[in-house]
Amino acid sequence: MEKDTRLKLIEAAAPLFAQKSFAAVSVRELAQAAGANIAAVSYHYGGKEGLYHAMLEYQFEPIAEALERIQTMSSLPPAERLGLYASLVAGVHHRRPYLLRLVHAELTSPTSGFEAVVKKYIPQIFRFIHQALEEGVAAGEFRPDLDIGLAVISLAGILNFYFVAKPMARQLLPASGLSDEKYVSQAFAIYLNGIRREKP
Amino acid sequence: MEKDTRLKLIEAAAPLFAQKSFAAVSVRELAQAAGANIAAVSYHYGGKEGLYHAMLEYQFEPIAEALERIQTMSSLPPAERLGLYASLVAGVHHRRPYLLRLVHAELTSPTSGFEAVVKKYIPQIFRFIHQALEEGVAAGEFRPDLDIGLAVISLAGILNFYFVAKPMARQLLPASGLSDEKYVSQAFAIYLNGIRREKP
DNA sequence: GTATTTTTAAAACAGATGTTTAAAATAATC
DNA sequence: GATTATTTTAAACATCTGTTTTAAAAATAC
Repeated sequence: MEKDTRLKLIEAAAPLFAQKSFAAVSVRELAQAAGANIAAVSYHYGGKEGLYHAMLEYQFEPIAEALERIQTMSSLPPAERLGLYASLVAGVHHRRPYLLRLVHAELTSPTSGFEAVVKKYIPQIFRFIHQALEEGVAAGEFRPDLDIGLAVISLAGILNFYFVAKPMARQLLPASGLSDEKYVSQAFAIYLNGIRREKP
Repeated sequence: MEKDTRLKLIEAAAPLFAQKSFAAVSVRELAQAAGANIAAVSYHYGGKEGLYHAMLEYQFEPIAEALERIQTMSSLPPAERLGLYASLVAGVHHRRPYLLRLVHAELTSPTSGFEAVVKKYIPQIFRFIHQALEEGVAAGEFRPDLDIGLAVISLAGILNFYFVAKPMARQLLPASGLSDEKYVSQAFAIYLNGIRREKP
């Protein structure tokens, strides 16, 4: 067997579901992109929805791994833990170029995949950032008036939005000015500088 | 006439298209939500796509207005002009609760509505922020090493992502901690603080 | 009051949808 | 090598899609 049909289906499904939407992709389209038969979707995954869920789980794989690795580093200073998250965002987007678009689609237009898959992983990330911010404030390193819950969203927003807006950004910026690493590092610097306690 | 069918269709279409997606909403569904006949969609807008475009234009109306008003204030100091954008984001989301979701959907999964409608407005907003940042750097108010193009995306991201992530945020934060104004003001403060030139 | 436009209703249209079926082909096991 | 078990295939399934057509009804304009 060259590469089993199950995997071929999952890998072909990711870009299709990410670039269109769950409803806009047809089973025939999926099968053709995977070089498989139409019936293979139902046979292996019980249907279009089952394939979609399996594909989502596959996309979250590197996140799950990274989170486990990261949890063990809870002894690092808060700012460095936030930096870990920043490089995780950049790194994951490199390994799974469609994940962020898929998650954004689930946030704006939740399907069954939101409850089934997305909801499992997002809170873990949230708690990781929340804890780092909490300790940073307690240690007097970050502004004491910070609303931590909202600040978590701000970090996720300033880092992730770029990857969603990239197609539009490519039309607005000179092509040379678009580097993922450059973006993440400047955005994180702005954020960190923004929450730091001002020197008296 | 109680409220002509054209408007009823547009207003009913916004939440449906925003919460699902263009492909996932059926014409029968649209007509029923508007209390109109199925044929009314084709009669007034030439079809589902025509209704979608008209609804998008309607959603951008307050943005177009605000941008005209704002352009006349180009004499304000850069930081205040950025603040204008921040309050525009909050205000527009209040008047058009579905706009940001619709735009995000068009960014992640562009339909014909992207070229036809969204592409007209986004660059205007981009240029407005870009210009303010440029002047701020030139005036020595913002960090001189700032990549301005990327910094525009950061501002849009830190302000807008919240409104996209709100459904998820509601499950992660104590209900009391979610105020649009509070979020926008803190997020903007973090950003502005983050790009400010450090005192020597 | 007549003429024009808008709205409604029900039906029909061709095409696409996700899923199932039963036979054929391949792989695994003994 | 024969016999299972698994996978693939093409065809058929009922259902839903957006749109159009017919017609009558209602509302508005002149």
